[in-house]
Formats: sequence, C-alpha cells, structure tokens
Amino acid sequence: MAGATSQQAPARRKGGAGPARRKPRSAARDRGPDAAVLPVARVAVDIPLAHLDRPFDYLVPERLAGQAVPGCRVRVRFAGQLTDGYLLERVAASEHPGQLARLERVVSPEPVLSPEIAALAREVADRYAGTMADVLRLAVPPRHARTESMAAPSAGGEPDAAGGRESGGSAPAGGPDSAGRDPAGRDPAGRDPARRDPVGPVLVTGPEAAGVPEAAGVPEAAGVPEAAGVPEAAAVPATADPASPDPARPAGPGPWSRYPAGPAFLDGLASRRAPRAVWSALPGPQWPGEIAWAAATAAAAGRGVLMVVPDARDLSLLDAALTRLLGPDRHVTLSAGLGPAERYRRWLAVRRGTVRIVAGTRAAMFAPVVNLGLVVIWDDGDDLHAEPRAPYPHARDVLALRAHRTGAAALIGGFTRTAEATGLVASGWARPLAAGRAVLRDRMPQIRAAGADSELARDAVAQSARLPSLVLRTARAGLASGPVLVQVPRRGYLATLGCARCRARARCAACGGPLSLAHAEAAPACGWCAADDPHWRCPHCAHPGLRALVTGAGRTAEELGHAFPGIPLIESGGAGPVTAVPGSPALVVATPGAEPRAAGGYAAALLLDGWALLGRPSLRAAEEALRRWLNAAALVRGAAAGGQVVVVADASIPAVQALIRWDPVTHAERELAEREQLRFPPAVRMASLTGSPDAVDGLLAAAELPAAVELLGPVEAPDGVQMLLRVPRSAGVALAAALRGAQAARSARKEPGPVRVQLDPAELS
DNA sequence: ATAGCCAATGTG
DNA sequence: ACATTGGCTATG
Repeated sequence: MAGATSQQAPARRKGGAGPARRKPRSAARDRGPDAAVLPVARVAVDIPLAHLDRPFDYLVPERLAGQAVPGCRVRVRFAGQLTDGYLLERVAASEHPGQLARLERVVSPEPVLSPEIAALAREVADRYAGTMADVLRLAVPPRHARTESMAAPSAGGEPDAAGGRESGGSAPAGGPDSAGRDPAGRDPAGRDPARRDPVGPVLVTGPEAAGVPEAAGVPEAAGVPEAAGVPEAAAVPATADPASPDPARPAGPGPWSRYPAGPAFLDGLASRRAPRAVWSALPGPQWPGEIAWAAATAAAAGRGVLMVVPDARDLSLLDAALTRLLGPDRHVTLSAGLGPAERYRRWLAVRRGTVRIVAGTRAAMFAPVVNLGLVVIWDDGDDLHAEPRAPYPHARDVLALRAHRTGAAALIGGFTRTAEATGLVASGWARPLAAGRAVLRDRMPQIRAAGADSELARDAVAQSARLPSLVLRTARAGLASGPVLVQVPRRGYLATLGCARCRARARCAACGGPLSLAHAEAAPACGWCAADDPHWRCPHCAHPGLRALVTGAGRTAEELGHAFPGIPLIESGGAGPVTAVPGSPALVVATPGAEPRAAGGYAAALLLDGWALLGRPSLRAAEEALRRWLNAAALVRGAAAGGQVVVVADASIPAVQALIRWDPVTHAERELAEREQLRFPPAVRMASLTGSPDAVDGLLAAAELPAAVELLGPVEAPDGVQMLLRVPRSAGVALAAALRGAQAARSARKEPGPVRVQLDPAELS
C-alpha cells in the first residue's frame, strides 16, 4: 500500500488553499483500534454502477472482529452513503493506496454468501455482461431477522400426491461413465481451462468404487468433496456438520434400469464421480420419481443435490416423489410462492447445511447447497427457466456452470431435447441418456397427424365446424375409456411470413432474421437488420409467394365440447390451472403448460392448432411446439394401453414427424445443425442491445468488440431500438467482457439512457 | 447514485 | 462579501 497515488489530483486546485485533498473523515467516527488479525475486509458493495463492480477494502474495527466473517452482510459508508454489502474475505493488508474507511457495522454474522456462490456470482456476471451486485440480488434472499435468530427447525416440503414410483423392466447396462473430460467443455473460448480440475473422478478414494451399491455409509471423505477446490469446508463452521450420509440409500438403479446408460449414471453418483447426462425421459408420470431416485443416490453418497423445475406444479410433483423416497425431512423446496420468512427459513437451512437436498423453481439455481454433488434441471426448454431480471441468466447455464466449477454431476432432462442440451452433448461435456427404442415404443401413445395437407388443417382450425374427422373419432374412442386432453395454444401470436407453398419460415437473405410485413403494401423486411427483400423466393421450393403463417387460436375446444354433449368439460389454463383430474371420461381443455395430470393417464390427447405454435415469430418455434406436444403426449397412456394422440398439423413438417416418432433427439440435432448454418445460438453467441438510439450508439462506440463481431440492425424496438451482435462461440467471453467494459465506461461518464444488454436472449425472432 | 469540492454566477 | 448553482471527480 501507500505507493504513488497514480491517478488523482492533477494540477487542478486553486492557489493558496490547503493541500489536504482528503480529510480523514471516518477516523473521527470510529476511534477504537482495528482488528489485530486480518484487519482488512474486502467488501462487495451493493451499488448498481457498472464501473464500480469490484471489491472495496475496509478496515475491521476490533469491536467487529469476531462478527466480520467471510460471507456476512455488512453496512459500509460508500461515497458518503451507508450501503449494504457482503464481506468477501478478510485479508492482512490492502492494495489500496489511500486511506481506508471502517466497516460501519456487521448486519449479522450469518455467513450468507458462501465462497462458492460469491465466485459463481462473479462468473455469471461476467458471462452475461452484468454486475455482481445484480446477480447477488438474485442469489441471496432478503434477510428476515426474526427467522435468522431462531434455531433452524426441521425442513419440510409441501404435501401433494402423484408422482412416480414403479420401476420398469431392466435393460442391459454398460453405458457411459460419463464423468467425462471437459476439455474446455462448453465453451471453446477456454475461459475455463485455468480452473482447477473440475473432474470428479480423481477423488474416488473410498472403498465404494463401482461395485457394492449398498455400502454407502462412508464417512464422507472428511468434507473435502469438491475437487474444484472451492474453499467451502473451511468457511463453514459448525454448520457443515456431518449430516451423515444416508444409511438408507436406495438400492441399485431402480427406475433408471429402464435406460441402458442409467445404471452407470447412478453408479457414478454413488461413487461420487461427476457424470453428466442429457436425459430423454420416457413418457409417463415417472420422471419425478426418477429424479428423486438420482437425488437419493447422490445424497446417500454424502453429497448435496440441487434440482430446478419450471413451475410450482412440477415442483409439487417432485416434492411428493422426494418425500415418498426420503421422508419429509431430508429435503426442502424453494419457490416464489413462499412468504419472505418461510423462504428465508428454508434458504438458511440450506445454507447452514441442515438440509442438503433442494428442489425449487428458477431462483433456486443459486441455492447454496453444501457439498454440491448433483445438479438437475427438468424441461430445460421451458422459458420459465430464463430469469427475466438483469443480467438474465438461464438456469441451465448457471447449473451447468456450477457443476463444472464444483465437480458436481449434472442431469439435464425432459421429454424433449433442446438445441442447447444437444450442444452440450456435441461438445462432449455431457452424455446422452435415453431409453432404447423398444422400451420407448412400449411406453409412448400412438401418435398421428390430422390433416394430410396443411390447407385442411388450417380450415379445421379457422372453422371449427370442420375438424378433421380423425380428431373426432379419436376423441370419441378415447372418451369411451377415460379422460381426453385437448391442448389449445394461447391466443395472440403475431403473424409471421412463410412460403405460400411449403410454409417454410421466410428469412432475411442478409442476416437470417425473420421477414415480416409492416403493412399490406410494404415489401417484406427483416425484423433484425431492417433490410427490404422485395424479391424473396423460398429457399426450399423456390416459390415466390408469401403468406401469413398464423391463424387465430380459438374456441375450437368449446365447439368440440358441443360435439360431445353430456361429457364433463374441464378447463385448465391461465387464471385457473387444474392440477389433476380423475380417470373418468371428460374433455380436459388446457393451454400448454397447464395440462393437469390424469389418474391413470389420459386415454387420448388432441393437439389442436399446430399452425399457431409453429408459426410463432420465434427462432425456437419448432422446438417449442415439439416440446409442448411431447409434454402433453407424455400424459397419455402408452400405446399398449390404448393411448392415442392426434396433432392437427401437416405430417410432413419435421417437428410433427419428430412427435409422431417420438424422436426429439434427432430433431434437436437437426435444429442445432441448422442453427450452425444460420449462425444462431447456441451455435454462436449473440448479444441484444436495446435502448434509445443514442444510448445504443454510445455503448457500441465505447465497446472494444472482438474482431469477429457481426452487427445486425438497428431495428425498431418497443423501447427505442435493438441491435444484435453476433460472434463465434470462441469469442463469446470477449464479447461479454467488451460489453461489460463499455457499460462501465458509459456509467462512469454518466451517459444518459440505459441500455439493456442481454446475452443469448431466449426469445430471438 | 451521491457527497464534496471548486469556480462561476447571482444578490444586497 | 456572501449565498447559490453547476460541473467535475471519486467512491476503499
């Protein structure tokens, strides 16, 4: 310290006056001595300014020395104001050349910010070109003092029924032992290479290597779990007590024997390696039970588990399954619906290590699970997994990052397959985990498309009087033996343009963005770069004609109800979601994502208005349509039990084919290949900048962008303009860093007008 | 953001 | 001569 004061006080002051540049203000305020050991606290201050996104040093007064522990909340004077912050670490000396202020107070000695989460927050902020303060606001719930002062009581989930039991027939083992190398795994940019070895297998020390699935009760390797070397254990006082490995470990692979690679994956969990799998779940209600089984296996090996699902309904299913397997006290659920006190109580129980199995919705992605050994995300294509607050992190990314950092296993599962998950497989970061065709054929319903040609399907949707007869026949047959699910898209999708003959989406020749018509007379123009394209021709069939792809979604279902008088009509969606329906005949009308479970499974499902889903102006329209269809079809009985599904869409469309064949993997692989071709995420990395034209210009001017960057736009946006930046994945880190730097420069210069920076935004048109 | 400092400006 | 305002800088 105390070197040259490099950057300040150029020749500026006026004549005569005192040289005292800085008066020793806080010295007067706190006269007492400073801590004898490690007198300097590095503090992450909660300020929204990009150029101040770094730790600041403070002196620790002796009177606070005992309370000022790493991870605790503090109040400090910053720029003359009292501000909240987190104490990151105590050190012997500061690098700061100037005078240090003192901590004002320790809000509470509770170490709420673990080293793992602090480092994670920094990395997430970097990755998304945001600030650590923003991430910490997402990661650490507000304090509830009363709750904190009470001793941590028992955990506890919620009630509810349903879920998964049953295990299926076995299958040959011999799958992967994925632990996998991860040479720069997910990100060729090599952001990670320097990281300490993230691979788990190294520390397979115990006796319970692969064999004996029973002998789990090993002491827990003295809490030196994470190969990642995250200094967790040391920072955790008595809280990291030996919440001893579960003696009642689930025996063997259980339901996972339905998947050829399942037993090996479970074995990896049991022996504390770090297998990583992208899991294609078999249709049916077993998935919560399967996740619970994996969780119990990891827990039995002494490791913490974190599971994230899209919504409260899925959470209650998973909660029920965990309770069934582990009892009510071993796990905890975290969701937005809890009040502040209960939320904080459960979160604290997790942080203190009282509970080490955590299931939750999106916000739980940052839960400070002690000794993390397994992360799980279910249905990673659901857009609820995308955090809508800055810096807009995605649960899949954050969990993958955590698995990578800490050497935890990862399970990315769903009925469908996203392009992103496929990318993780393609890069070798994770292995596929899917059932064999024969088992799948046995479990899936029979699926057919209604409307051999699209015109018929469109008419059927527009004029519900003429539903394809296959739909009516299927409904009738289904109602003879049980409930029939009718899936109808929500209203309000925007029209986009497609080929009048083959219905392919019309895309900009220059940048690949979506074409649309501003009004009837205008030439089609790109929604990204605004280029006109008056001479558009379909790249697939060379047809020159364009047409709107979307019809209104509608009351088809009610019409359908009229066709079956006397049958109960149950509606679920939006305002009034229904969780479950009985197994008796009924028409159950639901919007995607709100489909109730049916006791014993639906006899049939009718997936209406396929065009409305496929024609959405989104990059992911096809993937999303398939996801919704598969999620609905998974609720239907298997073909062996007579389950039937009809989708009202043209059978020649790839997504429809993928549904009929229940082959989301091939579809996703094609989707990924196509995105490589078109240069869309996840094949490339994109950033979206929105704000006033001046502000966006200012940000771009301040940014030292990687050479490979491609600028698209600007185009009009609801709130000003939008620019898109595109770089190869290898330049993704550099892009984020450049944008972060530019935000910092702008904020330092007080340039007006906020610019929203979003990396790989979920919704790209 | 916002506190603090300085210089320029306004006012009696 | 003094109070008020605007610009600028740094924030530990």
